[in-house]
Order: sequence, then structure tokens, then C-alpha cells
Amino acid sequence: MSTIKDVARRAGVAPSTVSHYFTGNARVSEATRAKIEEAVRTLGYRPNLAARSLRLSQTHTIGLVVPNIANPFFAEIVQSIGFACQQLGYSLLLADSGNDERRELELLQSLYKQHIDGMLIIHTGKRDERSLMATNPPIPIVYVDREVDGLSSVTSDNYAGGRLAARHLAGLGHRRIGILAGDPHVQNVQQRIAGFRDELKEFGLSVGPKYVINGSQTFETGRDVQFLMVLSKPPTAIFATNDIIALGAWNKLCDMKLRVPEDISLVGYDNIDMAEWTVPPLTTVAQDKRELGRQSVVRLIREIQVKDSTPTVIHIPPRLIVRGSTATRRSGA
Amino acid sequence: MSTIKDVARRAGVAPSTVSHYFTGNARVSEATRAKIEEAVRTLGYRPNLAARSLRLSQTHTIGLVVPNIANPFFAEIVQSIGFACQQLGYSLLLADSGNDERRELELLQSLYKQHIDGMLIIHTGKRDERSLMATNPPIPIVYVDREVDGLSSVTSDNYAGGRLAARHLAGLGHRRIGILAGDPHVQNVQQRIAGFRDELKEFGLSVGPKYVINGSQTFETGRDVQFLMVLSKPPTAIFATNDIIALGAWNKLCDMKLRVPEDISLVGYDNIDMAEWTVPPLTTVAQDKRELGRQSVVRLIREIQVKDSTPTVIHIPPRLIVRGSTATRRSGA
DNA sequence: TTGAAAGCGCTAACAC
DNA sequence: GTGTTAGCGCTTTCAA
Repeated sequence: MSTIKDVARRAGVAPSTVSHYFTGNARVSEATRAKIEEAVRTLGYRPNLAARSLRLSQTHTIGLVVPNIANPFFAEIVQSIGFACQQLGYSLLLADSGNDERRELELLQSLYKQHIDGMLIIHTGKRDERSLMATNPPIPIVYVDREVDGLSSVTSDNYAGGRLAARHLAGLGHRRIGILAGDPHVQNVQQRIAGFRDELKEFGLSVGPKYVINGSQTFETGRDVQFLMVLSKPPTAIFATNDIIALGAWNKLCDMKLRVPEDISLVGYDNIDMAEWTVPPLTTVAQDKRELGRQSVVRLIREIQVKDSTPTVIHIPPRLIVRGSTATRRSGA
Repeated sequence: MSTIKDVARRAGVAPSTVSHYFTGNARVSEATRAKIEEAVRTLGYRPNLAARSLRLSQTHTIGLVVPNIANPFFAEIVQSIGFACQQLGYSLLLADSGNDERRELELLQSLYKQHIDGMLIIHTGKRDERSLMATNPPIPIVYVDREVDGLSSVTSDNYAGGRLAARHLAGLGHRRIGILAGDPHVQNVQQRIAGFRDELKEFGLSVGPKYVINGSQTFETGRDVQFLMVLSKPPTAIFATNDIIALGAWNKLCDMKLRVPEDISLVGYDNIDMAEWTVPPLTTVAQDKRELGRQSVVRLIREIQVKDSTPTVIHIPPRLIVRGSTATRRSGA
């Protein structure tokens, strides 16, 4: 592996001249430029970023911690983060916490050692927020998708999304509505439900405790929809706090010979690719994942570059995508 | 950010002693050990990996290039690669090529500059293999999921998987079988189809050109199943070269009021999570993604550590998962 | 068991 | 426009 010295020697100039050529910190004559370029080419020289990092004490690398990249929603966010990084000249160090808060903490530590310039975190949502804060990060951190009080974050406006879903369902005439809540400890879920309930209130509606199913953000929790359907007065519509739960519910409803939307309306959240793949496709609240990822990176890099460390909270507005899984309440119900 | 010198000063020893303590290259006395540990703790010292890399000329980081991390199949592989890396003490630099061969090449170059120790590549499959080889990599590379002639790779045994699918369908009595091939330029697809055809031959069967649909590895290509169903003698069973295509086909079949498996049997490939979510669940050829990821990392690290650079090809055996989307041919058909 | 010193590849003053 | 020089934080002989 050749170094800047090798290039310099071959080009018959000093190492610093080569450096100037690369950094553009000083103008080099046409003649030397040609010689340097020739040397670089024949030697196959690549600047050693480790050395540059050491010297500049910045790595142009950011860390990304996610709870579970196999979750399509997170995968799509990671992708857009990745694209934004490429565009802005940053490398991306990926770490999957496996939705385990202890591991999440270890990963943070080991990322710090890499002396990355900044960190993007989609936290597990399980840990007490304060302990994350207490670690007193040596570098800028922006939380993605799940916000943390008092710290910078870029998230979808979950409260608004909940309202959107409620307005849609109430507008279709539904009055007995169930909620597949998923994990009640996740802040996003709480906000979606809060928005949902608040909007319902404007229609003079509410959701009783028996009409709420808790669990986790998984397909299996969706299948617990059965507990709603065996109620003496089952709901005519259901709000699931994410698409995967909605898909799980739909799956169980199929098993029970209930049809969507004829027998029951179903609204999901996230608008993952799969939401379009059902028959009929799933009505859902879309989060702009591209924008979520892009803004996170942009914001983080801003915090890295200017020492402006006042936490900023960015909310990306959601939008309702009405597809085939919702319909007006049947007069009989 | 404190350095090894700060620690040394505070502990009243020389920097090299602190280094010895960390690397374990020399034994340190109990007394100094205690002083060093105290200093590290109060200073919150973290070794600077960039400096260490420069000195040791190895970064303990590997690069990973994937075509599209939003594809659930790749996402699952990336996850298992990530876990294996964590376990073995390597960091993971992620780069998504967006399934674009030009970008893939750029990413390789920029990863090289990071002086990573090795590289894992799931290539787009579009480029001529040779041009990838020609880049003459300065570091070990292991190709994942999609092999490249003459280079190290860890892939599923796609040919065997194709045979598995064919044996299953033929065994159920199907004689007119269609293939949703997807992208015929992807080697994996070719191999799956080759295996499928060869096994069919053993049953005295074959698939005529009109029964094969080409396209890409997408949901939309799956929906092209309609062109098979309007044939004068439509197939009674279909092999899709991945689950997403199968899901697309199923979606279209639903639209056409055809039922799976009563009217037509359907076999997918990959066993992504979603394959279990249909009603009935999808019969498919499973690739062991965990193992695929783990073996890739293990193999790459071996190539990094011992200079043994004779290319090794590892095939992970697939297995057929029979679920509800396949059934014996109806006597009427 | 500990320390002094050299150097990994690069950049940024500062001189010329 | 170009070169000299020092030093980023770390590890590693080699001596003491």
C-alpha cells in the first residue's frame, strides 16, 4: 500500500505538495499537478483515512444504532440514512442492538471508541430515557423515529398520525372501535394512541379498556385481535399501531372467516411496502421514511459542524393513505 | 477527549506502561494496575482507534455492500452479519448500492480508502463478473449470497433448492408447471431454474418457454402470473424464484378469483418472514440466512488473519418448507 | 516491571 | 508554488 511519500518521491515533489493537491489548501502548478496525478495512478495510491482522522481528529463517519434491521420499517429508514450519508460524504457504521437495551449501551461505548463524529440512534424504547442522557455523550447525537425529552430528534408526528386515523374511521361511521396497541412502553405508540383518542373525542367517541389489546410490535400481537372479536359487542373497525400488527390481525381475521373491510375495517401505521400487497391493500398512516432518514443526517451533520448544540426537535408530518381495508360501517352492525 | 498520555500522567507512569496494560503485552504490577484503572475511570479515557489503526495498519472494521437493504431478505442477512461482527470484535461499515452497478463500484473505492480489513459484497448481479475481479482488491473479499467464479463466496446452494421445489411439485402430481423466473441475469435465479428443470426431467417433465415469465425480482413481476393463467392450458402449479414474486403472483391470483392452493399451487424461495403471514402460509425453499451471514464473516476474518488467499466456495444447503400453498393436483385439472 | 524513543501516514503552519 | 517541520495518539522494540 503506497503512501503520500511514495507519490511525492515518484512525482519528484515534497509530500506536503501532494497533500496540498489533495486538500486544495494551496494551488499547485499545472506541471506538478500532472506529475502527481500520474504518480497516483501508477501507484494506485489511496489516502489513508485513519491517518487523516488522527491528524484532523474527525473521521467523517457516523454511527447508527437500530433495534432490529430485519424490521422492514427500520430497514427503509436505514436505507435512506445510508443514501443521505453517501451524498454528504460520510461513512456509516451500523450496529444492530437486537432490541436489547444492554447491548445497545455496549454498542454506544464501542462506537465512541471509533471516534465517530456523530451518532444516530433509534433506541429500543425500553430503557429509561434518562440513563441514555446520563451517559453524557462526547459527540452529537440525534435520535431518530423515537424521541427523547430534551435531546435532538427527528421523528414522525405520531400524535397527528393518530388523529388522522381516528378522523378517517369516525368519518366512515364507525362507533365501536378497537385498538391493537402493541407495546405500550414505546413512546411512539403512546402518542399515536393519544392522538387517536383525542380525535375520537371530537366525534363524541371513546375506546373502552376492553377494546384495547397490548403486546409488542409484532405479527403475533396482531393475531390477538381474536380477543376483540369474541366480545359481546365486537368492534366494527380496528386501529393497529403499526402495519405488521395490522397484517397479523388480518391474518387471524381470515382464519376466523371475517372479511376486511366488509366485516371489519382495518387501519395500520407506517406504510411499509407490504401494506400494498394485501387484497385489498391496507389503509394506513404513512410516515415519510425517506425524509425521516434524510433530515436526521442533515441535522446531525449540522450539529457536528457548527457547535450549536441546542437540542432541536423535528417532526415530519404523516399522511393518511386510504386504500381498500376500510369502508363505511354496514348499517346492520 | 483524554489520551493515553493524560492517563499516564495521572497514574504517575509512562504512556508505554499504560499501553502495556491495555494490550497485555507485558505484565504490570498490581499497584500500577490499580492506579491506571483509577485514572482511566476518572478521565473517562477511551483508546483512539484511529491512532491504533494507523500504528497497527489494521482497522478491525469490515465493509459491507448490499444492493438494497430495504429488501427483507437482504436485511435479514445484514442483521446476521452484524451480529457475527459484534461477536468477533469487528465493526461494520454499511453501504447500500441501490442496486446500481456504477454506485457499487464507487462504494468499493471509498471503502478501500477507509483501509478496512476486508469486504463482504452482495453484488448487484448486473455487472459482468470479470470487472469486479479486475479491480484487483487490496484486501480480502468474500461474496455473499451471489457467487463470483474463481473468488471466495458463501452462498446458498441454489441448484439444490431448485431441485427441492421441483421434486415437491412433481411429487404432488403436477404436470403443467409454470415458472416466474424474475431476473434471468441473476446467477442465483439461473441456478434455481436449472435445478428445477433438471429435477423435473427425472419425472419426465419439462417447462415450455410459454410457461416461463421473465422480469425482475419484484412484486410486480409476480403479478405477471396472469399471462400464465390465460394460456389455453394454464399451469396447475407455479415456482417463483423468490417469495416476493410469489406474493405478487398470489396477489394477482386473488384478483382473478383463483384460490391457492385449491386452484393452483405456489412455491416461493427464500423463506422471508412474510412467507408465514399469508393464509394459508407459503410453501417455500428456505435459505439459512443466519448461517449465510455468520459463515461469511467467519470466512472473511479467516482470510484476513491467515494470508491463505486460495478462494473458497461455501454452499449452505437449503431446505424445503412445506406449508399450505401447495396441494396435490386436483383430478379434474 | 517500567520507560524512552521512534514512527505509522497525514496535514498545517510557516518559511522560502 | 513548494518544501521543512512538527505532531495527532498509539504501540513496540530495546534498555534499564
